[in-house]
Amino acid sequence: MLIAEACEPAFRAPRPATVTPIHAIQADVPAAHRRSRCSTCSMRAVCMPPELTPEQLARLDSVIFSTRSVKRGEVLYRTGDTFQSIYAIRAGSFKTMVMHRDGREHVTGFQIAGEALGLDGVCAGKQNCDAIALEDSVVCIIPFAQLEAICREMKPMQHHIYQMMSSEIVRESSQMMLLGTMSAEQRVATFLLNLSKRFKARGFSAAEFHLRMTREEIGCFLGMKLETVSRMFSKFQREHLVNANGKTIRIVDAHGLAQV
Amino acid sequence: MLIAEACEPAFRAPRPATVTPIHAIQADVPAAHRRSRCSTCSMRAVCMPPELTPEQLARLDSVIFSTRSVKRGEVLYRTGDTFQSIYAIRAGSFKTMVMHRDGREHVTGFQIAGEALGLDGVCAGKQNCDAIALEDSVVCIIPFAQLEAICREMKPMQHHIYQMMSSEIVRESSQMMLLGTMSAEQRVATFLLNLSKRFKARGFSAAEFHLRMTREEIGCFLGMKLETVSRMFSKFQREHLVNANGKTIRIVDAHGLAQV
DNA sequence: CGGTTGTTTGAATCCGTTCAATACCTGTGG
DNA sequence: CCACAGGTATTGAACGGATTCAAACAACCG
Repeated sequence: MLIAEACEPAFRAPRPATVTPIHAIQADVPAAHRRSRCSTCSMRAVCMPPELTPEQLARLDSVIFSTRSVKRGEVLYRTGDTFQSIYAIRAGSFKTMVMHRDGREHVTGFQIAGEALGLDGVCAGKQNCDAIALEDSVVCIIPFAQLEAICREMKPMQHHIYQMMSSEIVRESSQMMLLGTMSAEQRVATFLLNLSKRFKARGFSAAEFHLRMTREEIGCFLGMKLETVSRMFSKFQREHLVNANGKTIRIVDAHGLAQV
Repeated sequence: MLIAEACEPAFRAPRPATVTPIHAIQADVPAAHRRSRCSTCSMRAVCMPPELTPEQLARLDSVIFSTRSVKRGEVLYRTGDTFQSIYAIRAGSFKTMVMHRDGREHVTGFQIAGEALGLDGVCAGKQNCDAIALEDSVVCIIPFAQLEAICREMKPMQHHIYQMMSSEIVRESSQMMLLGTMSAEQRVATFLLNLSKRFKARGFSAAEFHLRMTREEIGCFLGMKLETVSRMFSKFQREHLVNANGKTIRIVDAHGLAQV
């Protein structure tokens, strides 16, 4: 379950027919390492190259066979943990954060169902950030060494992984541009529109959604204080661009928001 | 000629004995597509996995055989160009920049000899930024489709490319942290120390070096105005941390600089 | 239901920007 | 070789957007 998110053209799969609600996934099986199958996963179209044969899918199933549940607030992995696997979010959402030696924290991204986690661990052989669940979530565990072996056999899969990593580079470039050049107002607008687009791509409403993160986490992602985030929400409300009460967001005027 | 830069542990090769000055490289051969060899490249230790056999190196030479000269200020590739190759900088240096639709520009990175360019193009099949030479430079041209084929054959090479891409993700994470949480003073200090480290790793002085970019480009990379960059240089000068006159930088007190 | 955590809003402050003036290089042509 | 031009760098003063501090309020959870 892998996805090339930031990078639209790579995201060539049609949206999934239905997204299985988290509680419907093997709810009565114990927490970790439950059986799963790519070949029957409802999210496959979101995160696998479309041109795989049934045999290739079976080969994938032989490697990606376990999942893990992570409760809200729990850590999936921590900076410094030995890198062995990457993760695909099957349900729920996460934040990734890095910490400077002086204790300063920064949120490097929010990931939702269908997106990947842990790609930054390949480089040093250990995780480079903390991944924390924003709500009760389920991830597929993909042992990286075995994924590499598969990529040597299957050209489409190989290319897909390169695309995923490249997409992450592109996503971060955009975020750097946001942090480096935009006003607080523009950052918050961009953030909301980006979330909206990602929800839409997964078959959810682009106009109304629920934020799983706090104002503080948003601020930490956008390089501003939580009070400023709050003020911007209020401002957008006054200008009839967004309807924000608490964590429920309704985008009233997406076009206007884009032109902020 | 490929390197995993941001990510120290992957950077396991010893530093190259000597770095060939740019003018010594085939200076009398016409500008583009000159013969080159990884197997004899003085920078190989910096950018290739160390465990390659002579046969594997020969295989590489069959794919990475052309170089290109880019004069100062010239464009190596532009946003939207069809992606076919990645590039390894053999001599010189570059900046990469992205542009927002409203015309706002942001420098996403500076790359020096031994570092890679173009990894962000894999995702969409076209370049995602402009790469512009900061001085007269030479790059190795690495056709990506053929590199992928090699990676399916050679496990160390495959892993090395994954590491390179992962390193770029990690580098950008650090830059996001810088842009999101640091004061102007800290950003400039971090920038100088990072450059210093990279020069050192290539066998140049860590204490004294020449900036190839303007204050404006530095500012655009660090998310501040050129005047602020200049003020910070002056400040460090007053505090006897750095000696900056024009583009020549001498780091006087690296430890002090790190604690800013 | 009470306590905790998260959110909103206001007022004062501060860091970095903006605007402006001056000085400094670097390369080019007379 | 020198003078000159254009880009580059430095520095000051005023301004403004975001932060800080503070207080009140809302939402959530055990």
